[in-house]
Parts: sequence; C-alpha cells; structure tokens
Amino acid sequence: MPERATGSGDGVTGPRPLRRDAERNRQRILEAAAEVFNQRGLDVSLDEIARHAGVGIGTVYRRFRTKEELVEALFMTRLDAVAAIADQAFAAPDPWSGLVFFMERMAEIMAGDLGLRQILMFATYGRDLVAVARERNAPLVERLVERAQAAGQLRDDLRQTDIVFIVFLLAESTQLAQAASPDFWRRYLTLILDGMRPAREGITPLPVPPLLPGEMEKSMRQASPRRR
Amino acid sequence: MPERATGSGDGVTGPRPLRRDAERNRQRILEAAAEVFNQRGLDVSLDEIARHAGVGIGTVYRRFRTKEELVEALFMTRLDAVAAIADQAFAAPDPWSGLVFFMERMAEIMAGDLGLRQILMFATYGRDLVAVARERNAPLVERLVERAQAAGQLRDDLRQTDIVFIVFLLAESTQLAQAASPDFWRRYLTLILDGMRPAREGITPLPVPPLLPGEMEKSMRQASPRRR
Amino acid sequence: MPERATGSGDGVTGPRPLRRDAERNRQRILEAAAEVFNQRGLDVSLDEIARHAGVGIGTVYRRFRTKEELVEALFMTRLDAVAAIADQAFAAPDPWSGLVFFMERMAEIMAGDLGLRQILMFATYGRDLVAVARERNAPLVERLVERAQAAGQLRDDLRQTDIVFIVFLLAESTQLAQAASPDFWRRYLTLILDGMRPAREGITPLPVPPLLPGEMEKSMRQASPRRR
Amino acid sequence: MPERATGSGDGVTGPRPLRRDAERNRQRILEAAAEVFNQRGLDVSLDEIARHAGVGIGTVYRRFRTKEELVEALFMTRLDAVAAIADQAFAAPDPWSGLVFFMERMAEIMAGDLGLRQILMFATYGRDLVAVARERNAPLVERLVERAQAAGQLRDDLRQTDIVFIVFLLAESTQLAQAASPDFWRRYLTLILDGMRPAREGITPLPVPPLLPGEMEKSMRQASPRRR
DNA sequence: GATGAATGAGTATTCATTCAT
DNA sequence: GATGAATGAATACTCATTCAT
Repeated sequence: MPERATGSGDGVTGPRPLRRDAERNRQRILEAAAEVFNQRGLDVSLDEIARHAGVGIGTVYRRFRTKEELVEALFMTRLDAVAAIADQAFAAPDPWSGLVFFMERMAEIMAGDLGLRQILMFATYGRDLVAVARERNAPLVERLVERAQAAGQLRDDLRQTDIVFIVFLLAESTQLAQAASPDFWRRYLTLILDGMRPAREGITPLPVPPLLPGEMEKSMRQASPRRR
Repeated sequence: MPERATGSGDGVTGPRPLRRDAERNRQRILEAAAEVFNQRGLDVSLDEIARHAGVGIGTVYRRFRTKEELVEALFMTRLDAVAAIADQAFAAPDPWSGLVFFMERMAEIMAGDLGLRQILMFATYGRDLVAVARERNAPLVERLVERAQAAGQLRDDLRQTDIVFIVFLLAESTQLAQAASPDFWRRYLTLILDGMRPAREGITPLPVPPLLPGEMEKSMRQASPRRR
Repeated sequence: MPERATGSGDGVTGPRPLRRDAERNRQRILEAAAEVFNQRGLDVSLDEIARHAGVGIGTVYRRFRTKEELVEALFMTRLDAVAAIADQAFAAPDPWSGLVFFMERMAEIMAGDLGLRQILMFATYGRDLVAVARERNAPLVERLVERAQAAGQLRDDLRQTDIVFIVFLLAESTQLAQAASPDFWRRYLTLILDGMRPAREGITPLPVPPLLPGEMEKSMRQASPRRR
Repeated sequence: MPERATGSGDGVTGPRPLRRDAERNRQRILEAAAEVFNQRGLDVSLDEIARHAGVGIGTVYRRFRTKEELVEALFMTRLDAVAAIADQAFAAPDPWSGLVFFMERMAEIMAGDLGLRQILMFATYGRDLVAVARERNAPLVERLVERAQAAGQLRDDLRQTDIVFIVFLLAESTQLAQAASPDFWRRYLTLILDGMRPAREGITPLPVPPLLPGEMEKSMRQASPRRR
C-alpha cells in the first residue's frame, strides 16, 4: 500500500510525486477546504468542498482517502507556518520578547481560523496530529523556553508542553469571544504572561507536574468524542 | 376528571409526581444522559442514550419532549451546584481566597463534564438556560470580584465576566489532558492567579476592554457551529 | 372472545351491557372523537382523543380495540341519523320531493363533518362500513327510488346504489369547497336533480350498468390506500 | 472549471443532460413513484418508492431533493396532457361535443390516478403547480364554456370553474368503484350532462353562485389535512 | 376496570464513502 | 485520472398499541 502523499513541505520520505494536473487538483482542494472550513467549521460536507474547488467529489477522495485525511493534510500545512514563527522568534532582541512573539503570533493565526480551532479543541479528526505537531515543533519551542529561563526571564517550573497548552487555552478564548471582540485573546495572553514571569516575592509554585511529552496525545485520544 | 400530568401553571407547586416506575426510568435516562453526554458530548443520539438507559426510545421521548428538553433538565441540576459554590465562597476567610475557591470549584465541576461545557459554550441547546444561569450567578461573582478589589487583592482591571471566562478556558482546554491528569487545569489556574494579583512592580495593564455582560453570550452564540 | 360492544342503537344481538361507568366512558370517548375528528380529521392521535375525553389512553383501548374500531363505531352512530332521515322522507308530500329531501339532508350532514367525509372518501378505516350502511339503509332508499319511479318522477334507469353514489359525489364537492362556500354542494345537487328527471325528449340513456349491490364494497376495498 | 449540473437560470435551455445511467434511474424512480402514488396515494414513504424502483434511498434524494420535488416532477408530465386535451376539444364538430370530449378525457385521466387527484385536491405538495395548472388551462376551458353557451347548448349559469369541479367530483368519487367498474364515472357524467343542458321547460336555476376563480384553490387549501 | 408508562417501527432527510462510466 | 452516480446507516421525532401498576 503506497504511503499517503504528505504534500510539499514533507521532509521525511518524499513519496513519488504526483502528476502535474493531479498536484494542481490537490492544491485546489486544500485551498477550498481551508477557505470553507475556516469560515464554516469542519461540519461542511465534502460535496461542498468539491464544488468549491471545482472538482468532482471522486477527485477529492482520490487525493484524500477520508475526510479525516483531508483535515489532517490541512493541519500539516499550518505546521510549516508554526515552524516559521518559531524561527522568527529567535531573531527577537531578547529571549522573553521572542517567546512573547511566538505566543502572540500563534494566537493570531488561530484567531482567524475556525477549522483549526475546531481541530485543536475537539480533535474530532486528527487524533495523532498533536503528536506530529509536537515532534515537529517541540525542539524549537523547547529552545525558546530554555533561553528565556537561562536569561532569568521565565519561571523555572514551566516546560515546553506548558507553552503549547497555553496556546490551546488562548485558542479556546478566541473561539468563545471571536464574534464580540476578535482580539479578545490578548487580554488573557497578557494576564498569563504576567503570571509567567519568574518569582520575585513569594510566587506560588505550580502544583501538579507538567505533562510528560507523550501524555498529552494519549489523553486527547481518550477524551475526544469519537467520530459519529 | 383527572387533570393533565403537567399542569400549565406549575413551577411553584410542581406537577403531580410521577408513578414510581416512571420516576425510576426518568432517573435512569438522566443518569445515562449524564454519563454519555459527559464523555462524548451532546452530539450522541437519543437512541444511544435510550440503549444506555435500557429503555425504548419512546420512553425517552415520553419523559423529555425533545432532545433539548433532556439536555436542559440535565443542566438544571448543575445550576444549583454552581449557586451553592458562590455562596460558600463568601464564607472564605478573606476575599482573595474566596475568589480562588470559587474558581477552583467551578473548574473542577466543569472539567469533568464535556456536556456541560458544550451547553455553556455553544448553547446549541438550552440557550435560555444559559441566560438564566448568568442572571442568577453574575451578581454573586460580581460581589466576589469587587470585594477582592476593595481589599487590594485583585487587579482593578478585571471584571466579573473575566472570571467566568477564565474558568471556561481552564475547563475546556484541560479536556486535552483530562485522561492523563484530571487536575491538570490547576497548573494554569495557579499561573493565571499569579497574573491576577494587583500591580506591584510594573505590571502590564490589560489591553482590550472586558466584555460587557450581554456580549459574552452573543459571542458564544455566534461562535457556535450552527445546528445542522 | 366476547363480541364487540356495538353501542346503544344496535338491534341485532345486544351483547352483555357494560357497567354503568364503563358505558359513560364509552360515550365520552365517542363524543370527544366526534368533536375532534370532525374538526381536525382522522389523523389526530388517540392520545389526543383520550385527553379530550378526560380518560386515559388505556381506557380508550379497552373500549375500542383499535383506532379503526373507534372510527367505525362513530360511523355507526351516524347510520341511525341516516335511517331517521329516510323515515322522514316518506312523509313528504310526493315521492320526488321525498327523494330530494333525503339527498339534501344527507349532504347537509356530511357538509358539517370532516371526519365523516374522510371515512367516505378515503376509507382509510372501516373498509366494510359501506357494506354495513347499505344493508341497513338500502331497503329504505330502494323504496324511495321505486316510489318516485312509479310516480313517473324519476328516470327508470337509476338504482338505489346510484343515489348512494351521488351522495358520495356531493360529499366530495363539500370537501373541496367547504371553506369557500359551505353550501356549495347545493349547486351540484340541483344540476344532478335536473338530470335525474325522467326522459321527455331524447334523453341520453345511461351507459355502463349500475353496480351490483356487493360490488361497491369490493371495489372500495381494493382502491383504498392500505393503512400506513 | 465545470459548471454545476443544474444551472440557476435553466428552464429554457434545460440543464446539462444526465448521464445515461443516471437518466435510467431517474426514469425508474418516476415510474415507480407513478405506480405507487397512483395506487396508494401520496402518503407512501420514499423508502418504499426506492425499493419499488430498485435503487437506494440516497439515489432518490440525489435526483429529487425532497419528496415534494418528486411529486411535482410527476405532476408536470401530466400537465402537458391536460393542455393537449383542451386543444383537441376545440377541433370537435360542435361546441357541446367539444365540451363533452374535454370532460370525458379529463375524467378518464384523473379517475385512474389517485396521486394526481391528491395533488390537485389537497395540494399538500406542489401548491404552486396547481396554480400554474389553473392559469394555464383556465382560459381554454373558459372558451369552451362560452362557445357552448353562445351556441345555446349549455346552461347560462355554469362557469369554467364548474366544469373543472365536476370533473374532480367524478374522478374522486368514482375511486370507490374503480376496481369494480373503471368507467363507472361515465354513468354520472351522463346524468350531469343532461342536467347541464339549457332550460327547455321549467328548469331549476342553479342556487348559490359559482366559485370565483381564486376561491377554489383557497378552499382546497383549507380543506386539505395539514401536513403532519 | 382504569390508568398512563413503555415500546419500536416508521418518516423525511443528510452525508461520508464506494464504484461504474 | 477524473467524474459524479449510487449507497445506506444515521438522526430527531411520532403514534398506534401493549402491559405493569
């Protein structure tokens, strides 16, 4: 069984490249899906995606074996953006503002994308995506964290997984307040950033240990509702 | 001539109590719904609830005229618990710890209950109830906030709606870690509480104004995926 | 198995009479059914009939084994009214006006009763009712017809079944025009009566033989939609 | 980019024709629907139609978006037949026999088709179509009537709506005798035609005014059992 | 005998997925 | 390879009928 085509940015194996027209269709479908999922959420039917992309439904299924696979492919393309953000974060004048930049940009991306937020929040699709995301971006985030801690600008008891988690949290706030106040997440980012600063006078040590790297995915898999 | 089982003007006197066996089934259904909704969200079919409760689908519809009515009935029982928590919060030794107690207990309840969170956040069902809940609890939370601010224990720029919002965020985002670490949200509550403390040395003022009381619901309603 | 209780006007066997309270309930149910079926047609649920009658649904089923049986019982009570009309018709000054009186009164009854019209038109219930009706009233109608023909006031080629059929026809017109013009049937009754007068100059003999007594019911049974 | 199968502005050019197999199935469905609706009325479920047509239920819904659309499609094909009949009626040797021809042919069509009668009489589905049909045919019938009256062959107090109404009555009431004698309605058509002839010696003028053109539909709409 | 609780087959419609053209 | 036709399980809800209280 041939492995799935994982798109342009895949740096692992590189499956046999698609014929030119097939690749064009693949892109069209991804673009249509991005647009429609973003605006109307993951519940839209693939028929509608196909219509939007100007291809037949059969073509969608030729490129993506299931709806889930399409959603995952979409998510993958975002990971590239995330990696780019992390890269930029290292160019910041100091470690703390680099970390802040990273979190801000992440929240911004999510604020504009209903489909992405639904993936993160409900994990109806893409159970393993968080694992993939972590593997791909964890090292970058980890270095951002460690740099800031080395500079004495970040609590010592925070971990790379915490940063990811906080971004989820912000995504959630985005989801809830989007219509009323599109930038609402900034309010809580600030609050959290204040809390993230290193101890000065009697700071409360964080209770409960951080998640171990693999635990988050395992947890998600169990908590998320099965597909109907 | 026997009157109808649920008289129109009830709510005060309560309708004639159900027959013993009917009441037993009603409870079974509520329990099944609580369990299934909690674990898998509000999208599960009533057929499945019925199967879980060991009754026919007709029985479910005899007790609850629509799925919405069942969801609301379930929610009603939670509402009392919430009010009780706010009451207890006032008995705390000082305003700050009262507020912390409230947030902790609320997060605890909500973290364990996917169905409840979906009701509160997407209001696909029971929209009126969410309004009722807010009206019922908002003044209590408001007093908790003001007391803490008057005592110099809480940032001046936080509002009642922020408190509720933060609890939502914690409960919802923690769904991801639920299985691995049911109390994982406490980690971020601590972080946020630290950020909630009043300014000492150069605290960042919160950007973006808080939501006005009515805005939150409006926003949630718009953010929610439309009913299919 | 005890035969069904066929109500007060039954003159054939007279089954064991009901207990007083049972008989009262039976009447209540029939009255409620008459009212509700008349106004809203035969599609209303028996639950609603029971509520209207102030009895439990179980009681309805104790008195009438199926919905069909209730509908039939209701129809039976009308047959008495029909018989009474025929009786009066014999008191008319001349045979022709007696026949006209009969047809007019029949149409009048049906004009006020949606349920009855539905029974006649769709025969969704009560397949055998027309047979019963014929057996009970045919001799009366037959005499009305023969008297008028003997007096030279009615075409010779009309039969008793024709009169019944024409009444059906009028019922149909009632059904269609009821809302716009409650007495609309009179328009066609007149037209038909004119056509029913005996031949004077070159009248067209009626084509197609009349139905034999048993044929009408047989036909109805086949044509009417089966119960869903 | 291929355009949608059914362009918005069609009706004139017609949408792109269906694939051969799709067209075959469409026909199968229409045939099955015609047969089943004719015999058992419009209340049969689409599941049953699908079974009858030997296709899946999804296929039915792919061709006809709702039950109503299927019913209307069926009706459309009949409408042409009706118009053709009116046209032929004008070719008759004299006005009276043209009118008779029209009534005869109409009754013939309708007597054989329960579904068609239900559409025309109760308009539970396809209300707009009935309006269309009337607008299309009313002028033709009106001319048939006026011609006959001008020739002194038809009562002066009959109107176009009466003609249509009488055909309904015949077709519908004859359902009762359908199986026994498919042409039974001819008996009453004759009777009525005799009554329709102009006054010679002491004819009874028709009481109750005829329906105005719009009233008939309004009435039918009100008489029809509400959709469940 | 009366009550009303319980049952489940049946309804129109949607949509992910498979397969013939 | 592309297309779109076909499929059928699933959903919320109703109602005639049966049965325990």
